[in-house]
Amino acid sequence: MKEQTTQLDMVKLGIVANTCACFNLRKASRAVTQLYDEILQPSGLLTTQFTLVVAVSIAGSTTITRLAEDLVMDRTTLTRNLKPLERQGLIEIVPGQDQRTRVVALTAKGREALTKAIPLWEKVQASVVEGLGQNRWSRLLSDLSDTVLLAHKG
Amino acid sequence: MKEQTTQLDMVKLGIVANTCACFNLRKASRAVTQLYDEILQPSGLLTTQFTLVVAVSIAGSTTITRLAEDLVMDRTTLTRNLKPLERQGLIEIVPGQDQRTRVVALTAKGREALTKAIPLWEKVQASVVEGLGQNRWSRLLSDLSDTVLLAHKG
DNA sequence: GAACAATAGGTGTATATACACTTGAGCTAT
DNA sequence: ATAGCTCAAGTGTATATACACCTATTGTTC
Repeated sequence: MKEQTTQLDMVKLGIVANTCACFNLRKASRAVTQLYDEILQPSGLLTTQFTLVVAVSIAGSTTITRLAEDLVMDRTTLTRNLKPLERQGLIEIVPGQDQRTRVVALTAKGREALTKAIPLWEKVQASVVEGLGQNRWSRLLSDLSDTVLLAHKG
Repeated sequence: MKEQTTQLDMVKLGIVANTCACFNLRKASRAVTQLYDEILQPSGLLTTQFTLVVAVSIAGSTTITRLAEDLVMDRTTLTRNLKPLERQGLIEIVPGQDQRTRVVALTAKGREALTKAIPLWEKVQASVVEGLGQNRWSRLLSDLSDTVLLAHKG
């Protein structure tokens, strides 16, 4: 009986490692990001940058704060993440009518990069969907979406 | 017909944003990490650090490279992530028998921090499991696990 | 046993992420 | 009109992540 507490801890630790939502999501993110980055490499865009350009493209002209909310990303993180894209000339950031805001928009060069990257994205995305199977993949997407809602509200 | 390509692109962009495995996994990771960090805060550990301490604890004494493989994490990332834990005295890193290796192990202080953090983890983890429902949560875990295998091999 | 390959690890650099704090512009109530 | 509040954004700092490159130790081959 004297080893009871230690044993209990070890059981719990195994449960943590095997079931922790944060750990397992981050692990999957790492693995998938590496795969996507590898395939997107010829486009010159990292996957995070690719998805940012896509988000800017869809939003049209939008402010930092609104874009950050769309992306479930801290506003200051977005500010930092936009910097490399601005430096490469893929997006431009100009003051908005409300002088407090700054408006982000895609440039012609950004549109070009996107055109080059999309077929690569389709390839790697298809490989993941095929690997899991369409049904399971759709289910995973929907589960992830609900997880975001759950975590983001409380 | 002259707007055809532009329209096609916009459709595709919506598909990318709504279905990209990398984007949606990272988004969920951000949301969940923020939630877990918030609840774990009284422990003094970030969730990433908590899971690292758990991994070291389970592995017993292990090398950097082996631990990195377990975590599906770049070896150099792990080296960097261990630094704050070593500085706080939660782990210790000593040379192994093979002089090329360095062996990572939990300290008494690390065990203490873990003991304080585990009940907090159980609370936030339970809220996620309850929110999604046990069945859906188990399914999501298994889908994530297969996604890691899929992405990590090719 | 010496030359070479393989292995374990660290550093330099760059990006991703977020919290605390600050600045400056717009809004509101009196 | 102005004092005070709110809102948008940036900076300082710290951690998380990974690639390219380097160093040192171990193993292998002749």
